[in-house]
Amino acid sequence: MTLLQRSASGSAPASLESFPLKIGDFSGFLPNLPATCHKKAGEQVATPTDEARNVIYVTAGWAFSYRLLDDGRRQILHIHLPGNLIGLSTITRDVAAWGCEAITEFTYVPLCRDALMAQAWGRPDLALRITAEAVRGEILLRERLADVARRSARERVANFLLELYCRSQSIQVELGAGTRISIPLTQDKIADAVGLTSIHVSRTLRAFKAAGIIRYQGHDLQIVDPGNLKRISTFDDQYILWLQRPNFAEQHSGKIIRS
Amino acid sequence: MTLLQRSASGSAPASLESFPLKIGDFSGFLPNLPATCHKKAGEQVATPTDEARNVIYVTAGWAFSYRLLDDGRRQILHIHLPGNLIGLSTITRDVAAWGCEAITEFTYVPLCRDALMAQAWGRPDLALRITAEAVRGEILLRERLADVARRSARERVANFLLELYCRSQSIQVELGAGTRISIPLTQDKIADAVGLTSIHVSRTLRAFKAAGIIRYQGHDLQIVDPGNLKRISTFDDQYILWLQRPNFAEQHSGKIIRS
DNA sequence: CGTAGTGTTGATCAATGTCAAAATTTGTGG
DNA sequence: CCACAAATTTTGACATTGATCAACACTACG
Repeated sequence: MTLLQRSASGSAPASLESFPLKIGDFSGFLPNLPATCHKKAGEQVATPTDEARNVIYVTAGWAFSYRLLDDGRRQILHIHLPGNLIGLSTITRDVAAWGCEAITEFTYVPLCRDALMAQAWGRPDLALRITAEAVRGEILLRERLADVARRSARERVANFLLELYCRSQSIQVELGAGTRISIPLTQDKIADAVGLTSIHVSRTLRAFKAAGIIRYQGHDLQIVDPGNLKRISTFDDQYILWLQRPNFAEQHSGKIIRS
Repeated sequence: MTLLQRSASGSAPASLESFPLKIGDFSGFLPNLPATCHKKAGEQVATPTDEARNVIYVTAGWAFSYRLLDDGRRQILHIHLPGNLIGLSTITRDVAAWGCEAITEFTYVPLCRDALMAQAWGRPDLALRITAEAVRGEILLRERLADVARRSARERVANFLLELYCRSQSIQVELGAGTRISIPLTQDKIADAVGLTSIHVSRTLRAFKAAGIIRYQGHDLQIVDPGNLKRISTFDDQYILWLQRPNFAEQHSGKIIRS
């Protein structure tokens, strides 16, 4: 796999072929995975009080990272799916007191930050891959911010469901076929992600169900009327596409890196 | 300046001294600044419809980047100050339709994305610096998200003022002394940044003024009672510190990069 | 001066939060 | 497989925050 080639002298590769800027999968960089760790659903992967933090590479299961406010309020910042990198912010000094909790049975590889940085130092491909992942985090946050700050509860919930739906589709993990996925989140957590009360989330989902837009039993989400849900959410098609296939190689056709 | 040395063979530098992971200042990487561009207050630096985008290095003045929603609503994503890098998200395929507008007289260096990437390819120091800047963007967004999603109007506005105050302090730009800075933002823009109505921002600021917490005439903000403002905002001291001096070198004392 | 942009004020309204209790689901040990 | 406990979801009544609308005041700048 060309990704693993060490660029000999620090010069840019001849073409993009040798550096597809695909985000969301670092397994190519971790040929011999270090010891995998494991948490049960609900356990903390990292707590807001942790001093030293590792960067975490998700190999299986879901987790979320959150920011705790003084008064106990919680804001969920990211939902992490397999292939994601958690805690890149520790590369610099990280200020926010944030934590990470397993949503499902959760498997991951903790990567020592210093070692990761040392590796990246000698491997521009890895360095840029990390940057791409950091940027991806920012794009997701940007959308969430616009969502929470400027959209109604209906729109937010619709958006959130679609986002998760699309993201989980793009990842090599068993999630059921068709328009049906398992969303192992309590409404409480959905609320903390979109900035609402769990009570209001309940009402909103209920309304969607009543309108025949979704079916949502247990943690099984079925999007019955995707068109309608998209209309409600005012979801950007481009964005959907990107969420489903975050591989930039095709789009830029060789323009990302060129000497 | 050691930062400019090309790491000879892709190996990590011996100590942090040769790689202070200081964010927010790229001038060291741009010894011979390419042509500087210039916009007047209110002009667009980038529009949501732009196809090809440059990464923008801010040399003087303020700007903000925003996300426009379908229905005309606007969410301000970042306030950019001198030393910041705008548009890193274009490193990957950028999906969101966002734009950037000059707040004041605004001077910047447009950096061709491909060229920047090509440079970073051969220079791990630059690559990591870019990553640090991307991460910094994420941290700011994270705080804003928690703010908008979970805090009251009072808290948000207080937070916003303090954040800008701290950020502008850390930057080499003339902003007046003491607890007085110039915030060249209309209340309209403050509103779009913190997810409120300009009317409500007006009321909130008015209340702060009435309580003797701030003075705010024209665009001149004077924090009369910082303690009180901090109490209202529930601002994290760590975060304040970080905003004022985002230089990570000291904190990590040589631990960031080590082979 | 006059005009456009910005800020202020008050009245009213709608969306969402809060509280409390009941209904339902999930998980667990026997 | 059951019974029970705990967690989650749902419902209704009510409170509150911040939005909306509309008018007016102020400011800045040509």
